[in-house]
Amino acid sequence: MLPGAPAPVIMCAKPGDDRHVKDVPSLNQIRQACSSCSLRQLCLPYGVAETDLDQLERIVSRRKPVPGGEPLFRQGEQLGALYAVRSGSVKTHALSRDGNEQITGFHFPGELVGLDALSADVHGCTATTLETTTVCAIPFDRLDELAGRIPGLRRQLLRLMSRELVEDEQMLLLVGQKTAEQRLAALLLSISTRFQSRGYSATEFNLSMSRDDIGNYLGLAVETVSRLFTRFQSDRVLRVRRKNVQILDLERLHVIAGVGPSGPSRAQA
Amino acid sequence: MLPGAPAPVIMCAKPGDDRHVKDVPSLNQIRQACSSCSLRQLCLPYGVAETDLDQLERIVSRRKPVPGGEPLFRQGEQLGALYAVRSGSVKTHALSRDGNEQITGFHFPGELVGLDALSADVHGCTATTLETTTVCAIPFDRLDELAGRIPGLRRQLLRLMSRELVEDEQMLLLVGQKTAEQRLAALLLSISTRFQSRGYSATEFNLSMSRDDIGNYLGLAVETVSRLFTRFQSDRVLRVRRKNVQILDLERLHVIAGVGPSGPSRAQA
DNA sequence: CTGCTGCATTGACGCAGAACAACAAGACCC
DNA sequence: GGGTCTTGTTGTTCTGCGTCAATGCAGCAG
Repeated sequence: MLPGAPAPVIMCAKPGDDRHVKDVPSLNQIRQACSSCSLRQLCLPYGVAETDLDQLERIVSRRKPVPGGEPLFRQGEQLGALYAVRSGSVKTHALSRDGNEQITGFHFPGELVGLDALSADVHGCTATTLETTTVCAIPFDRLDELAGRIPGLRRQLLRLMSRELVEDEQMLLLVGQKTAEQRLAALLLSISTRFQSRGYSATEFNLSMSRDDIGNYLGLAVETVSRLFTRFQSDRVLRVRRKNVQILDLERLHVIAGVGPSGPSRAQA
Repeated sequence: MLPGAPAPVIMCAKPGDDRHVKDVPSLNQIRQACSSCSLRQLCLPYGVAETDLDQLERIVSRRKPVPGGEPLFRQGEQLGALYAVRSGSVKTHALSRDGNEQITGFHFPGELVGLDALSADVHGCTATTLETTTVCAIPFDRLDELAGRIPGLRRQLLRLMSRELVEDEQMLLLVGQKTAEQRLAALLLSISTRFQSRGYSATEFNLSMSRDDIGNYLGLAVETVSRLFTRFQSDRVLRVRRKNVQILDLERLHVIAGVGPSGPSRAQA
């Protein structure tokens, strides 16, 4: 996932990364210090008063790194905890009754996974790591209780859920009425922006998901995705080598995503 | 979006357009008795203890009926209140920067509208009545404060948001990988189910939204929607006359929506 | 090295559904 | 009554993208 890292090495969790703790209380659950986490402005702690932060820290536990391809939780399981991605990346995907699978999102450090389980206390999707990933687990019942006492935390939880709503709605627009070209451009821009806000390069990164995943997420066939990468490359918008992507012309990518190649007034897919 | 956008400015309220917004408070804002509302199991009161209900009632106000085609709030406006539909129906729709409009949902009695504004304190979509509609307004800051004190209310608010997440994700599946036929069947079934749970007929109803709205929502051209209605009718699955729809073969509609006419293992759009 | 396996790319072809266009049916107004 | 506007239906044409199929290529085991 990191620029230039061909092997899915553990993504540097920058400061606050204390992988070498000796006094391990438990092997796979380590008390987390949100107050010193580099992701705190993106994650749950944002908006929580300094003085309340230790209460949150007390219920959050960091899990040991999970290898790629493993589930954090499965569709249908009882809701136990929400997960905050610390490093690496996660896809969430749901199987419908007729056997179709749909990827509902890709999740990067600082993002919360599992929010759709709050409606029925059962996970509505499976969360699978796309590479070696570390997460923080936040037991929901304790979070809920805490949200009653800490207004900032309650507000932030609602904000994160609402943000996911907005994102899903943008995806609906994308999948409902944009061309394949526009969809892929929009995805790349979304990833680029999210990486940038986490301190990584906006113009070069490794895609942790497969072409299959991308196609499924965007409602396209794998072959179409592949062809688009090729086209973008020959148009000098991207440089693509396997999972590694360099954005050569960010401006043009924006134009493609927003207006499309067929003129500004086309209003359909 | 960036360059050639013909100034798709966020619409602002026309002067004199807010007659039902201000006006005499006593006339258009009536204290609501959630405890006796027939929609309480669907709406915010669900899960709130009998004894706490009066606190909720104190902040909820019922507005006088809004004629069809009028906005409850507009994209870009500051978040003031959430709205619970009491009767009638509402569509929410968002204008993207490049001028595309996407309907993000249809909302029936008991459903909450405006939740996507919690992420940025600004409405991310416009809510427009599809017919004469009455709503309850719930000032968000007071609701938030109340949610801190009443665990059941907090839980229900989260549940409603999460439910909308799940719905959006199902829509993604629908729009991303189902045929036009499957999409329309799924929409009709969704409406049917929702009507039923509100005590109306599951097999005969009037669609309050136009064919245009349906097409936009499902990611289809109007013409396709129209043709599908015709086809369903000649297949004796529906009887359609303008807005009025009778479901003649609910079973078959389920089959169409779930598996599709082209065999059980097709996995495409 | 060789073969195997899983992903990615490329080509050829066909079809679902979009675009274009004309028309029908209400609804509303003068 | 007869215009005009809006909304829905139907016919025809055209195309973006899905499907099928073959090939390329990296990683891994033996």
